[in-house]
Amino acid sequence: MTEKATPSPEAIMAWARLMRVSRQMVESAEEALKGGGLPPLAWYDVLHELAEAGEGGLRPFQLTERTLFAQYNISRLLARLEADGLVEKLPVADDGRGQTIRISAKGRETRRQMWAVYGRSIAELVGARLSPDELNTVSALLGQLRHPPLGE
Amino acid sequence: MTEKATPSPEAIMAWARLMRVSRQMVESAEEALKGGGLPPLAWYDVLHELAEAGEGGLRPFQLTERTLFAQYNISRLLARLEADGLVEKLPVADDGRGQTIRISAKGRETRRQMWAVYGRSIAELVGARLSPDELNTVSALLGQLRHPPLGE
DNA sequence: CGAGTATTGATGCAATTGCATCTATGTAGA
DNA sequence: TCTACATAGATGCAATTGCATCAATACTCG
Repeated sequence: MTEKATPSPEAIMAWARLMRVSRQMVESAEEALKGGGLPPLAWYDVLHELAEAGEGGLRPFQLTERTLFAQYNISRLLARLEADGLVEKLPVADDGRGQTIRISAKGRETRRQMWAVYGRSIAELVGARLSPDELNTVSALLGQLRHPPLGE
Repeated sequence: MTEKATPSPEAIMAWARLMRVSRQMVESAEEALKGGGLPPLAWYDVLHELAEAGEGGLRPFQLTERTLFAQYNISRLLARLEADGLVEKLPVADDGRGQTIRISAKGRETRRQMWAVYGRSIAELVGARLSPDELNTVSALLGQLRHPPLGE
């Protein structure tokens, strides 16, 4: 048993920074988008995945896996995206239960507009504050923290 | 103008990791607390600040500053904490508008129980995955990302 | 003092989230 | 085939959040 019930001061500090900084950054980015009259970050995440998926689209459950959103959140988010004409829901040939979600032209355009603002936020909040080397270090270390649930 | 509208690949990667990892960790910790029949993380944050403040307590607006919660969220969170008997609201002598929030004995006890679970999560999610040196590096680098809004 | 403004905290209402559950279709095995 | 179970996605309802605004008290300056 290497498990420790009480975290080290170093762990607590790193955790605290992670919590605080991530919340601040999300807030800043969200604020920037809102300021530009654009949809919230969550929409970007989904549009991004769908844009990468291309014409084939993605099934909702695939979006659930890739984005960390709960199933019911994806379900409702897609409903909103569809209502806004940013995505299309297509029936799926070999599975009567499912559907395939494909991003529309308007969806791509919205994503592009969002990226103009979101990307700038990333550049300012992160890119301008750490050197490329430091950024790589952060990425590598944070990478070691992935995949918490279910065994190593 | 050193401002860049488009973030570097390194910045994008670091951002993506930060977003993903922080969400996962919050989710894990939240799940652990729920599993233990304990209140959500937000309660801990407030109880923690109040416990550190001691008998003097804190004004709600001070909690707003320290926790990154919006003013109306603090207002409602405190109402719930009070309803659960975890904090007390005291009138403030020299400012008729305000109140002082003080943690109760029950509040301290709840905080302690939460820490048993929360601390274990931190130890497992962060402490067990990076060395003390690495943790310090993460803290230092994340520290450079603080305080995004309003001027350097 | 008195008017105008700022600050503290609360709240009505709409939107979103979480939870539990439901419907419908698919799959496996007797 | 028929039954039991698994998976995909939607949804009713309660709790929480965000937004805008409000009431009450404090402060500032003429």
